[in-house]
Amino acid sequence: MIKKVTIKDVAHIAGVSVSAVSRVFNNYGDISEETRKKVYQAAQILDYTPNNAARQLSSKKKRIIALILNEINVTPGVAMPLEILGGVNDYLDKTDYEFVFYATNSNKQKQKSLKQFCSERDISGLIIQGLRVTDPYYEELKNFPLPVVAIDLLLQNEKVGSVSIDNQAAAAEVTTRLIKAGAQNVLFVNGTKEAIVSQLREKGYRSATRNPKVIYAEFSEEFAYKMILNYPSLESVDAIFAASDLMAIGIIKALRERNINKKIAIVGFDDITLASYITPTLTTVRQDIKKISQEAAKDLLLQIEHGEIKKHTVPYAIIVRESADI
Amino acid sequence: MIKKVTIKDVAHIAGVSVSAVSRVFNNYGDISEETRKKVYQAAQILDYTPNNAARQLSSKKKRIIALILNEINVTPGVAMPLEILGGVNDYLDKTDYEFVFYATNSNKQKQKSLKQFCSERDISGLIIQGLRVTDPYYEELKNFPLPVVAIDLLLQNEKVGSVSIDNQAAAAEVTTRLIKAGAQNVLFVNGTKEAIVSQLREKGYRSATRNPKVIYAEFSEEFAYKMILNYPSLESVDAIFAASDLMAIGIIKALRERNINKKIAIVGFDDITLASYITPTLTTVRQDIKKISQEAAKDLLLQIEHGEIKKHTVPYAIIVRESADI
DNA sequence: CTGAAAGCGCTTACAG
DNA sequence: CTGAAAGCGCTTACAG
Repeated sequence: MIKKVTIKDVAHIAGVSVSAVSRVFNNYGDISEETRKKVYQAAQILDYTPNNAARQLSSKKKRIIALILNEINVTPGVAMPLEILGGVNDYLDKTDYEFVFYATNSNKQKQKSLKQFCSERDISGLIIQGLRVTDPYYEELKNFPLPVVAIDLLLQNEKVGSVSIDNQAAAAEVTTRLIKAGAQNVLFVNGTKEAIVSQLREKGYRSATRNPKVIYAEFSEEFAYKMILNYPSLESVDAIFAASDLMAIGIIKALRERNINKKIAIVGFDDITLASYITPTLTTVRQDIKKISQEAAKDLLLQIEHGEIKKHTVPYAIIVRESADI
Repeated sequence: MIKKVTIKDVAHIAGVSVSAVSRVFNNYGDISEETRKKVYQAAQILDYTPNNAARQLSSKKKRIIALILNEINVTPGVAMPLEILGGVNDYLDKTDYEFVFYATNSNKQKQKSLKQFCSERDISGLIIQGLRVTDPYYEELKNFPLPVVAIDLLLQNEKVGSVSIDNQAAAAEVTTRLIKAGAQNVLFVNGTKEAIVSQLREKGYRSATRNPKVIYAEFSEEFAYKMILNYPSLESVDAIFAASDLMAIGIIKALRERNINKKIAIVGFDDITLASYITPTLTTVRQDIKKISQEAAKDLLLQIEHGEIKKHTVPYAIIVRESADI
């Protein structure tokens, strides 16, 4: 058990009042150099650290940002949530906001509303990622009383900020480049209809081709693998564009097994680590997750402090590797 | 701004005292069914959630577990911290402990001691991972006043619990099996001398071979790649055992470029996702991180509640793939 | 520049 | 079974 040192102890040792100590620790201007020194010394001696809970409770201005990650462990091998965590955390470390991490899933969402979470923790704003349109929190965000920045999620609600790449443009560009490179028929293997990113990527794809063909593989390598293994008319497909690298990997596996004797170009999406390690290395759309998450944090602070709400788009890059020369 | 609903409001609406409301929310036994009902109704109507900070401040029994992850974003592509996060979080979700996540690094460690962190957040116990022997927190843990379980880190301090695989035994087994499979000379590519896991793996390796040869590659793919590319006497090496998969991958790349005309068996460590995707697929030692992190959480609660301290070992598995038939 | 005091939203002996 | 009251460790008007 740590023996609790409180502000009173410090005040006592320093020979000043409790309020003086508080002012010193909060860097108020109206404190004499002498008092400041005495307080620091006393704090030093006692190894004092102000208690967070008490601070939160008594202070008007709470400065706590929550990062909410949905379905954190569905796809082992994809480190995106970790990158977001790191990015947001790093950014917030440089500010005087507290950082709180919260992992959720559709089940937990049913038990506790976003608002409940926020009010029990005194949250002043949040960054949220991984929500599907079927999630309770998605519904709740449509009208939410706190500043929010969503990653990879565009809401009709104009009061919710967002940061992501331009998914539609990226998908359109990939499709166009595939076609230019000679692919007459590009098959689009999408994730799920429920994910906004899927919807946008599909939109981009459809805008770029005259004969769209779309199938859905739940963002799962396994699913994509099976679907392509059993895909009836592969002869009429010159290229496959997958809405995630993981699905692209499943597709590559399936094609290898089917032993198709023409070359089918494959493009993925995300540029996960695997993309540059598999054979053939994967052409894909890179998202700079680090950048996205830092921008999200930055935008949130802007929203909290100045009420500025941004729908923010971050550049993407098409990384050309062996699987498709586009 | 969320309008704050407090316990007073609930008490008022329910027509009972504040203490009655508190008792209901804390599931005390001595409450009449009637009061309970009135309180629930009022809470329902007002959409009341108890405030965490106030609870923490006033309650004797704090129940907050911190997960401290060190150097979270050094190795992109390795999702281990994420798995730990998920594992601990999942386990704690089933208990009535709060979960707090904290990312640190050697720089932050210098600014704020572990004890400071714990007392400012009212932490009652912690799980810590990724520490190196050169980290300030490593020093601090040698004599720490709170329950701690370390992952992948054995401290001389018998009051600190730990969970990991038996690194030494695993390394010994791999080495022995390589030798049995015909490798006369096994080169061990270790991580850093500062990591306890490196020390243990090296110990295991040395215990199993008569002519040990060890080099250090900082757990870096790049380093390992370069070291093997320039390794002078590769003719006398039949097998290479790397202390991490990432290094093994670097080694594979280097060997491919050097165009060695004998087959050198490669074994890695960790079984990261990449291991089963690269060519050749990698023989390696699997750690069940999910399991390790859940056991760590479980052990910590045991320690907090019953003072039981465990040095806990979890089974490992040797996964044989193409890179080494052992 | 400084201190006394009220208050933040809870919990928990205590008395009844 | 219930309520009044003290207290948790801070912050912040307020008065001087």
